[in-house]
Amino acid sequence: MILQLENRLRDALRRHLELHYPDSAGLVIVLETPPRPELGDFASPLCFELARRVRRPPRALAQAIQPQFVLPPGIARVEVAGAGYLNFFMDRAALLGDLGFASALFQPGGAPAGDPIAALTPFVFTPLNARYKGKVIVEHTNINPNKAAHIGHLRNAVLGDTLVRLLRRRGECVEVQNYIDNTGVQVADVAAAFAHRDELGGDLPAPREALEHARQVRRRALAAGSLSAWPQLFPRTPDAPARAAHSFDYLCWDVYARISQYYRQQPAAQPWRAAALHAIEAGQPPLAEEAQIIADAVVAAHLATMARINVAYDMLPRESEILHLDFWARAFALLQRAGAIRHETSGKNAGCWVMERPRARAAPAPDAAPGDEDAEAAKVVVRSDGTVTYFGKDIAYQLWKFGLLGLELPCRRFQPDPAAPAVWMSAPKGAPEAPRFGGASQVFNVIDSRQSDLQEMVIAGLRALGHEEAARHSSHFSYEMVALTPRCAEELGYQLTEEERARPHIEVSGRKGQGVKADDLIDRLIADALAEVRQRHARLDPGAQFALALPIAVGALRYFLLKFTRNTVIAFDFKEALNFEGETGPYVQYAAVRAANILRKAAAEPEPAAALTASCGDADALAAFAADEELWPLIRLAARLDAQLEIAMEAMEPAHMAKYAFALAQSFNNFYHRHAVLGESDPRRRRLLLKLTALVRHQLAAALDLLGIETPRAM
RNA sequence: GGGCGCGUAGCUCAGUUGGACUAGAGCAUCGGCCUUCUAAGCCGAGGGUCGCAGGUUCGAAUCCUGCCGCGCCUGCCA
Repeated sequence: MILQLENRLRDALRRHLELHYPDSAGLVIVLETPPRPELGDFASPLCFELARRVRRPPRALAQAIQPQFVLPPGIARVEVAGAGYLNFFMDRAALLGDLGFASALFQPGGAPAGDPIAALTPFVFTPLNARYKGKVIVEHTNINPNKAAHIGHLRNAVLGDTLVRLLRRRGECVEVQNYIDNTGVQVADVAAAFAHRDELGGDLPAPREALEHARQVRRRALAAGSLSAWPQLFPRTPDAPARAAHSFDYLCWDVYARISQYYRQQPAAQPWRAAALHAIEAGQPPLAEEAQIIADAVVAAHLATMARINVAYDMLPRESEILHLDFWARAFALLQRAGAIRHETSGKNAGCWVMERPRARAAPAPDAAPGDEDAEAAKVVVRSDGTVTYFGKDIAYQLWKFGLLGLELPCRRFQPDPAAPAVWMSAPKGAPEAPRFGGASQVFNVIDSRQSDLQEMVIAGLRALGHEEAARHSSHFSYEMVALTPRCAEELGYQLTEEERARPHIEVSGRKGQGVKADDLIDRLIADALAEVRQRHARLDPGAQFALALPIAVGALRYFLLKFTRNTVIAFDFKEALNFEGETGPYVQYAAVRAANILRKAAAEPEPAAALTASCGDADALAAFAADEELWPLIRLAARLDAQLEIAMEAMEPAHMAKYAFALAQSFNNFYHRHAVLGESDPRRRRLLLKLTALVRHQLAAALDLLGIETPRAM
């Protein structure tokens, strides 16, 4: 709503400048929100920039423009302020009219017996235009399928999922992919650990049985369609919401830490890894089969974890298919033919295929050892033993995402949890009904900033192959890692040195089994939320209490991960992550619930029908309402959702949307304490206050939905 | 050594892409507000040389240069 108005205003300003100031060509017209409401609804500092070009004082320019400017529809007046600002005031009554303030609170037929919120007259907003021509692929999560997900993976998944939601809201056609590295070292290590379980020591919990359990899990997952007969894989009950702590991914967490430690202590065992990798690549039984069992079972666990926090995927491309269906072979041929890679015959990388870095780096350090120059200058694509690196596979994958490989990725259903929707997973032989994946015109890779070097190289690879267009439409959606505060690390039992204790954060190590497991954190959040719900809703049955606690826990978690801007390292701390007060998800949810409560109460009044399904206001009532300076900032902020979405997309920063949701909740809470909506004696004003409450509830719920957060029915 | 990022209130962070008096939130601290549409809330107070030094500009937390401190990357791991 506001976005269209802003665009009209920008166009009008641009036309004015073109007409009167030829020197203004190319000037970007910035619109901002003035610091105080009495200064108007939009401010443009364009006269400051214009002043430089035409060499006249900014204020004089503003005063010259002000009387001549032809106001676009929706803008009531323009004023000159400060040293040369142009401040614009909306036609408030017109905005209220466009927002539907004159229409009835409830649709004809009135509030039903069920949820009255569903019977509210909907607000109609202009749909936003997609920016990209074709399909947009977002790749996120991408967890090694060899152990349970941890807090860092949650940041990735929540950021990626929120990006998807923002894109979809703007009308983009989005395909969500979660890449599964099922043939890498990490899976090989766990497979090797199971194979050598006797040497590893006896206190690992029943690996033999666990592997058998995993085998069952996998069989079920792959046999989608006949699932209902099976017990649920990861049972959840109101009082024990936790996924069983002995689930397979948790076991693998310990197994992986164990074998990593064993490798450090017994270097003689290192060949296990190479043997496992080789067996997986060659498809040799039994290790190759066991590795796939492990990987698929852990993927099933990851999907279950992510489903808990409202994260879902369209498809899971597996590395095994990238390799076995000749994706890599095709990419390698293309790279060779284009001369993008070369075979090293000497130096550090002798025997490898390498790719040159896009820009020649500065001369190596004077103290650098001979050969370091090569390391700086080139990246290995194929090792001297002929195996392809992660980097090489990534190039192949990226080419396929853009449809530049000329190969299709066959898929079949994968559905470990009958309650969750099926997801497509790549397979050697696909199902005929599988949709065609890949072939996007825009790609976002959600990967933490530690991999920016690699991502730059992948994009350079596209360029080297002549795919300039694809390179320009490849985005590394980068973010900083999640680390632990030293205090939190010690709380989890890590021994820290004095030096480490003074650090801002401690990086976690999966190999050492460090880190906060995602499900543990979610369980703690649910337990805390449940305690709060019990205090307030003691008479509800446990199932209903859980139904309230779950979205609150998820809201707290997702908001916590989204409120930091992407390039801020999150130093994780339980105290902050488990907080439900202040700038948190539950704060925003609480405001939305309060608004809904007012509306429910209004619907339940003895004689609502006539009043609540009647028109909310004539022109006079609307004008009087619009002139209320105390209400206007809330109305304006609530109407701004689409403009805020655009700001968030412009900066590719989901945190901006989170901040907006919080600001709106804050503004509404303030309103809530100042105005007793249901106690308003003037019936016309009361109806409009109810309408405003409905608008705010709608926008809060919409903003939360963009963040992947549900609005609970009560709090 | 090089690349990327960060340094803003006691703590954790925003700061609309160079602008408006008085640099904003949350947490923590202190003081008020529940017979009222739920206090997971509201109102108020204290607390800042925006790392340091120069520069550009009518105007700088924001841009440039140089320092200082911190993190990540710089693997024939992924």
